[in-house]
Amino acid sequence: MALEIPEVVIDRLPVYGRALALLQRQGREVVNSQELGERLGVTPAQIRKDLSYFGRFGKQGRGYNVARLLEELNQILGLTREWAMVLVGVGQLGRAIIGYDGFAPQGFRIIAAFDDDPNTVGTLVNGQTIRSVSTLRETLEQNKADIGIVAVPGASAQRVIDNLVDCGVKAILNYAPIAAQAPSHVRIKDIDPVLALQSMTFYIKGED
Amino acid sequence: MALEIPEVVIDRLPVYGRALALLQRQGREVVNSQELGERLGVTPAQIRKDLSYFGRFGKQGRGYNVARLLEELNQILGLTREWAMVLVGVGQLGRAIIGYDGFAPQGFRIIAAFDDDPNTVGTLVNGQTIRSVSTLRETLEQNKADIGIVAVPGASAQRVIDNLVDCGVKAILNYAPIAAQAPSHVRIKDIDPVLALQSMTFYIKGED
DNA sequence: GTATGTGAACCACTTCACAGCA
DNA sequence: TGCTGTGAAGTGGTTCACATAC
Repeated sequence: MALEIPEVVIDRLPVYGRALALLQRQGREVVNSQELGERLGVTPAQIRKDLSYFGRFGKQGRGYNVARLLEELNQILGLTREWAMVLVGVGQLGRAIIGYDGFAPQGFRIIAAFDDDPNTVGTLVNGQTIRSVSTLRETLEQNKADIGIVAVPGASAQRVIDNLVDCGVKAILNYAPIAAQAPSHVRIKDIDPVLALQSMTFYIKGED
Repeated sequence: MALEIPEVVIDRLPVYGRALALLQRQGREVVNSQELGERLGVTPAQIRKDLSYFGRFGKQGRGYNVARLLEELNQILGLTREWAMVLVGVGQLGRAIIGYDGFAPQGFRIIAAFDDDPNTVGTLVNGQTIRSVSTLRETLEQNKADIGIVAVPGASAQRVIDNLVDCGVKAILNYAPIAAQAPSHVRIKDIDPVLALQSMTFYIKGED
């Protein structure tokens, strides 16, 4: 049953999970695809179809048990364990990433941070002692990391990514403004606010 | 010709533009869809098809003039002018956004920044005097902003977004971890690194 | 000869609509 | 009765393949 699930579906599951977690905090026990869809701007059929790839989690005439469905989604996505991440690049962006308090509650932990600026290496940032990039390999040999976060300038990003891949990370979150390449066994997601802005301008440029 | 262009196509144009800008800096004058595709991990046919929505920019047997195509894309996307942005939320993330040096070179300028913490209001961050959120309306009446950037906690994000929409912004870049809603005449893009991580774990959870 | 531009074919995702179950 | 789960239908996007232009 596993390997024909569209990637868009996988991308939506965390969105569902986030909404369910909110409902749970609000004390809701049951939700139907209609209401969940309204909250997320997604059609109810979409939600039901997406979930049907993985099992039957609802009850006809009633809807979904919030806690149960959330638990199932966490299981499906692999969110029941901790994930170890390393950060490369401790400039202003990197510092914000280290300080971001949204990772830890979801089980994503930054276990080490690297930079190549001698003035930064050795300093303490939010409880992390910054290491030299040249020690990346040995550090990761001692403590495996699942995910690499790249927050270096575009010009050095691909090199850093290759390096991380070599050191065995299985996924990369890339903040550098390049279309990064990675071998197919390594997942990669680019986050670039400028690209987001540059596509929105197409739609708003004619207005007022 | 305009209104049947798929949104995915619009989302890819800035990616093409970014690659072309790099080629231009490297002194390249011509590129074909084959090479551009390899650099971006996109099929050549995809690129040609995407561009064909807007005109014929290439020369058979030769390829595309880098400078010309870049100029055309900038025109199409509305990137030949400056865009005024306001930031709401000057916590750690907001500070990183103010300090980010990737916006200005692309014509995106933060003209004002707001927070509701009395200890933050009035302080100077990267040359920006932080204003009270309560002055959002009057500030935007004096200086129109095209785009709002939201970097507040999830719990207040939708309220801030509604506020920005009321004040006439035409697009919103939302960093808060919610599925934000906006009226259809306002473009909105969510940026959430946690969602990106949570979908990648699906693929890497079975490994090693 | 070489690479674009583009209908046509293909494929993937979304939505429909309803049978089936609570 | 109400809402899920799901084949089938529909829609939208991608890739093919070749006529066309340089």
